[in-house]
Amino acid sequence: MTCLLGSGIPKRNETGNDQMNLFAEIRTLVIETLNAMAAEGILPAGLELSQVAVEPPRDAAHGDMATNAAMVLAKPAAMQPRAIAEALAARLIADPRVASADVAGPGFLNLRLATSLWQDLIKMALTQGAAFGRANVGAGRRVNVEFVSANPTGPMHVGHVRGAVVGDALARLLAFSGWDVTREYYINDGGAQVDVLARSAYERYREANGLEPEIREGLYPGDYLIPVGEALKAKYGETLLDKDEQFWLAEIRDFATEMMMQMIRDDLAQLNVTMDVYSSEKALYGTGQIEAAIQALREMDLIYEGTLEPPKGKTLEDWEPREQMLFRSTAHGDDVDRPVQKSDGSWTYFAPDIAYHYNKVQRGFDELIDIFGADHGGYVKRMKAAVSALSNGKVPLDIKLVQLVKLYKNGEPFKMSKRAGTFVTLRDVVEQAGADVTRFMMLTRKNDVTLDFDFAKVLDQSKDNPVFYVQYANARINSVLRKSQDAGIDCSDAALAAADLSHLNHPAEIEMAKKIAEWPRLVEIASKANEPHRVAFYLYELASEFHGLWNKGNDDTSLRFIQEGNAATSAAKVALVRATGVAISAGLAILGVTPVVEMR
RNA sequence: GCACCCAUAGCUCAGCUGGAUAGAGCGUUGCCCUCCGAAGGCAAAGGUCGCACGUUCGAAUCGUGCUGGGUGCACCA
Repeated sequence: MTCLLGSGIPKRNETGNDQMNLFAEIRTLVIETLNAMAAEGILPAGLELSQVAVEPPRDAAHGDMATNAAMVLAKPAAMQPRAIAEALAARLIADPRVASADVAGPGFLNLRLATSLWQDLIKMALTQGAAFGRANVGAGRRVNVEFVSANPTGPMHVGHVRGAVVGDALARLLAFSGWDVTREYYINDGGAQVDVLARSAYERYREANGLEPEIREGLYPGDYLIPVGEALKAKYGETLLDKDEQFWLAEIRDFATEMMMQMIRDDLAQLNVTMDVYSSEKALYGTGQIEAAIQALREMDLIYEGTLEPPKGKTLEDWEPREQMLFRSTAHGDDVDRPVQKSDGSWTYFAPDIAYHYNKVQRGFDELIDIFGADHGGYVKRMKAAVSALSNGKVPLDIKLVQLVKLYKNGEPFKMSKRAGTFVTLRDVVEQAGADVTRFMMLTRKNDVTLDFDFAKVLDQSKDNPVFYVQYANARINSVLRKSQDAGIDCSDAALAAADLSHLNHPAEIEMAKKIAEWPRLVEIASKANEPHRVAFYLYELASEFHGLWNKGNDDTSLRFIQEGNAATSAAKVALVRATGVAISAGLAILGVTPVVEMR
């Protein structure tokens, strides 16, 4: 724990209450019914029911939900699937929640639910508000999400943005799903690159003192180090000017690293990303932590002195066999064993990484997640091997690889200047597109697929732009709420939840309610897969459903939300609108995007 | 040579961890809207899910082997 620079902010979730997930509820009904049938001897006892699923059918014409129970159980029960399905259907129909149960195809059981169920769901959304959809898959267990972890040698650039957003949104998703989440940043301040930073900063320090800086090849030429030089001058005056490197390297390294980290923290704040813990690589050295981690592996007979084979097919001209300390990662699924110590006896970069993950295991996390750039895909197996070994296979490590972002402007590639020191920074992106737009766009693709980001298109106010489309839906919702308020309808959630929702009976309205009903299920699925992008896609679908309902009001005035002279009907319809808004707000909160109340 | 990621409509991408006739947006085509709840709407066409086997009631999804693209492959972090 000594490597922690910051302190963790405890994030407890007030979980425990069962959320209304209609799919889970109906599945429970199906399971209970199957058990009852077994008790009566209709089905054999002791059937494995874990494969029984209740899911939305692909085609809405098939009903609201479908279960595969009959097909899954046919073989173990040694019965015809249709016979099971029919017997199950006859019993399910007795439940007031089930309006119809039809056997279809090879043995699917299609269920249509009572309209009142969807109406109740609207009520539930209004009652739960921001907590609507909150799940308990984490059950209070602790998960550590490590992301960004950019080298502290400069400002964050566009390549870091996606990882930052994915990591933060994933953290929010998991917290919403009942996990106790720690967001963590690993500062790579232990390697040669921070020495380069120090030398670069030293030149800027000389510059601040009126001397000509010598930005030699290999140093960081960026302007962002000029303020560091000035700060060094303010602190040290001219006292370091004529000194050899050995007198100032360590001091300036620490000083510059701290300033860089301050800059990175500011950059992250621009994106609405806040870390709970910053861990330092350097703090692992000289504290025995690396040695302890290696020792732990050694005691499992996973450390040995050996010589690696040269990689085949790859021509390495300067290859020479070297004996060094190796980690037997192949014992835990890796392809080759990995060096932890160089031939001169110093640690490789991998050694502190092992120690750092050992540290996370020791801090008692139930699960670890790392967000890496796709170019680090080669480290996945060895990292998993280390965690597997050091936790006795008890702590799973999930590593998400985040692919590149390609920048465009009006369809033209937005060239990054290769000239050292000038690149598109995170700040550039946020200043042009805004944090909300940037965050949403970064989640419109699965993490392992490259993403196109067009500075012009992301600000476009049209249906083509998913950010706008979702925000526009939310703005329309708020517009309806304002107008109904003006029309004398009480729009508080409590009042709307108390409305007589039996007025909601048009198929288009029920469809809207069904889409809202998917939200709790989606949260569950997305959090189990550690995939926050699913939330963005759901929001698009939800917005699409809402816009469709709105548009139907153009032709069919009975579908307009505010019905003049009919307060009861209006209240029911506005309740549906507000419930949609509840789901949109909950989803946007997970993405870390501020809902827009009004378009202009 | 090896490992990992990707491959789905003309284009950009989803696809519920194995479900029924594989979806959306753009683009294309055809209608509608200019009495504002139209910063548009409705509808249609468009697919050997890279290929081939396999697993089983059932595969875009899981396994194996290929093909094509990307990334990475000892003492660099």
